[in-house]
Amino acid sequence: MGDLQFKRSVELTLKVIGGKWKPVVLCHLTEGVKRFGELKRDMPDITQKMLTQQLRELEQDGIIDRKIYTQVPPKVEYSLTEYGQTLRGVLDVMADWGFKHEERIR
Amino acid sequence: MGDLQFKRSVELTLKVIGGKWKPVVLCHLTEGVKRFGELKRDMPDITQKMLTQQLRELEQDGIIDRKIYTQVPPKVEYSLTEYGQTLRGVLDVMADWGFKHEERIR
DNA sequence: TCCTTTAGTTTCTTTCAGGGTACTATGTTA
DNA sequence: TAACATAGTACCCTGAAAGAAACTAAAGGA
Repeated sequence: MGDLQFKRSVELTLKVIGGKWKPVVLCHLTEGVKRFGELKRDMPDITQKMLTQQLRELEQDGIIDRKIYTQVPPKVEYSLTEYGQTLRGVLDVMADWGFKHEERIR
Repeated sequence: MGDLQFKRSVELTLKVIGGKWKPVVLCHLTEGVKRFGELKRDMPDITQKMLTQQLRELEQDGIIDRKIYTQVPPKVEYSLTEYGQTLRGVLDVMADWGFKHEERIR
């Protein structure tokens, strides 16, 4: 892989899973199917707006699935798509490095 | 690894290699030792201020080494530390995923 | 009749990462 | 004696991201 392509690929990955909330959301969704409110409760510091926004972006990138139950009050379930599962490896490697880094700087 | 720890580790990694310029800088430094001006030329769109800033942060994180030659005009060489080399795997996995993702969305 | 619940949307405000430009030091060269 | 080259620093500015808080829909229950 060329150097330029390498750079672009890393940047693209960062666009999909980078930022303040995406990795956290992804992390919680690796546990399984979650409702909106559940995710919100898992992440007390995220605002509803931010959570919705991150979920929409992940959905558009094909990473997560959004299943709406037409009932009142509303019920919406989020889960990783099969494609989203392929991110697991990336997240694992990042977590590994981060964990060792944390030990190093401690 | 606990879920909370996993999340924290991923976030820490992102703090070290995330942002607009860090991955690009890192990518260029995997090619070997580079002078400041060389890096600047490799990245025409980065400002001197930003480049300096990113390099300082990477240095503080122990990822890169800064070698100053006391001569005029100044000469400063940047390179990956041994520790910085351990990021290679992380970047590789990210590049792999990003590459496949790019193919997917094309 | 009004409250509750859930998953949002809307609007306004704040924060901050990043950017532009000018300035600096200093030995060498023309 | 003036310009050049290199690797910065200082200062101010901007736009985009993030956050807070209020608002919404609509069925069911008290």
